Amino acid sequence: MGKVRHSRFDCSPGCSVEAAVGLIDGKWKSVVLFHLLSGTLRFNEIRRHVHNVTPRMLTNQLRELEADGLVERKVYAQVPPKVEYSLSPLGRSMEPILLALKDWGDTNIGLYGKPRATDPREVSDAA
Amino acid sequence: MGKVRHSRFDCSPGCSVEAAVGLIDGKWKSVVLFHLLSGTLRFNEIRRHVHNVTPRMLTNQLRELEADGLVERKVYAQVPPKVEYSLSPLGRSMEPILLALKDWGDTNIGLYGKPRATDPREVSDAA
DNA sequence: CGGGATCCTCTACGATACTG
DNA sequence: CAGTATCGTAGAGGATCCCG
Repeated sequence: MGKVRHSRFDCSPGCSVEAAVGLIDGKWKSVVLFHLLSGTLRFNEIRRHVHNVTPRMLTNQLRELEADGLVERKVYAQVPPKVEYSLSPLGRSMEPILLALKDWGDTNIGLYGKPRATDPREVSDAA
Repeated sequence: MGKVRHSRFDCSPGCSVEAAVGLIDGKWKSVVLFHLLSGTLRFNEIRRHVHNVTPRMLTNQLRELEADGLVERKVYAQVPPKVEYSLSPLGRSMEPILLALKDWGDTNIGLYGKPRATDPREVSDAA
């Protein structure tokens, strides 16, 4: 999301919605969070799960998730390095959202393709 | 979200999640959808609800929502113009997601502030 | 293994002005 | 009222190389 850090909290009820979305609107964030629902993962494990994400971006997204308090990062002082990522309680609290998203996606996309097939140029002159 | 149009559907289970997020990741989309949950709204009504959105952006977001099949646009051939926006059945099917988002936001942000100071430029004009 | 540093591109977002 | 047209910007996202 370029500018999509939904960070304005001066709006009406939609505010909460925007704020919540703002935490998962990174290109890979939702997927990362979703995979972390299953348990702790190491950096390269996430990489393999997500597919096509570059190290830089994954680090970036993980750092933001960490800064948002959704993900916890545990570094083992070893060599070779070992870093584990897991959901914080706050991150775990997003499970309903993640599941709702997956549920919707499974129903509306997995079955018959993505919705973005409609024609924008549609004028209803009824009534 | 610069590049956050999550449009790749070639990933594993996270795929559905990403796809669903991709439909609401526009800066104003989630808020617009949320407000449309309450019923049909006219262009400037949405503008007033959302606050701070420019006509251009609102049009843009509405057009994408329409193209994604989430929102329906009804134009009345009158003068002055009258255009009504409402949720399509598909859009309505996102209600659980929207509510989950709002619920999370209300709980985790409304109470004790946002989890992270995302935006440097705070509320300057609304004060 | 798990990143950091650099450089670059692209486009979502925004300000402003105008119109049928 | 409900947009459209232009122009400009930031910064999210990406490619590549390197490091402890």
